[in-house]
Amino acid sequence: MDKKNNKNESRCALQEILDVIGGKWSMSIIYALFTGKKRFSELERLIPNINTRMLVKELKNMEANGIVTRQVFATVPPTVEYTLTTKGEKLQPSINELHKWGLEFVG
Amino acid sequence: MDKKNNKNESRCALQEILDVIGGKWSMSIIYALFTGKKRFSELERLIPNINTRMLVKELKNMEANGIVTRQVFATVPPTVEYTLTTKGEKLQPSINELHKWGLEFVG
DNA sequence: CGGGATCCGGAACGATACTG
DNA sequence: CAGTATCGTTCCGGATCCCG
Repeated sequence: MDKKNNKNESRCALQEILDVIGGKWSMSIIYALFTGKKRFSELERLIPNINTRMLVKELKNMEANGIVTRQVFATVPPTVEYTLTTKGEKLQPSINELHKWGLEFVG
Repeated sequence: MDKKNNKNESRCALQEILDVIGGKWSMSIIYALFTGKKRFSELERLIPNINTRMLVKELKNMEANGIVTRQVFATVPPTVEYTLTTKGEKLQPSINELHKWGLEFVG
């Protein structure tokens, strides 16, 4: 049932790294969460051109990978907040390096 | 004709970063090339489970993105060597960081 | 507000067979 | 040796509508 964990045990960590940052919107979401917890609609606003389904999908994937925490508040209307876990926060050096590389070579 | 450069000008560097490292085999190839120039067949041996078509495709993509240099020697049988460009080499810090993250959190 | 359900086109990926 | 060509499949991502 857990589609994330039984991918292929012969694969090294590279494949899970890709599963975390390889999605089209993954890095944008992580990047947005570096500045602190965000509501679903905030993320939707912060990330141009993403659509609802994709945001949901990525967030679920990240939750399954232990990158984000989902916190639901039983308010009306409902409130949901997403926060990076420690594991997620520790992606910051990697993403900063990639970002620096991008600035230098892509513009 | 150059399908790589006219992707979408409104996109930021993230998308090209993904184009470079987001492929299933991209990081494996770059990683292999960190230790120096490699022939096509060497890469094929060094990277388990990759198939010819994928290796060709990724290498072409990387060449188009200025990550690797392709050098052909008119020998019989033919010899082709792939080397990281400066742009490609400068991915090392990023990939090392990702690798460290993987070791800590994935195993 | 925060999603779920469904449909769809195209890209990514894989396995072979063939070639200069 | 270093690819090309072809085919088949799976999966990703986008659009849209709906629901509590």
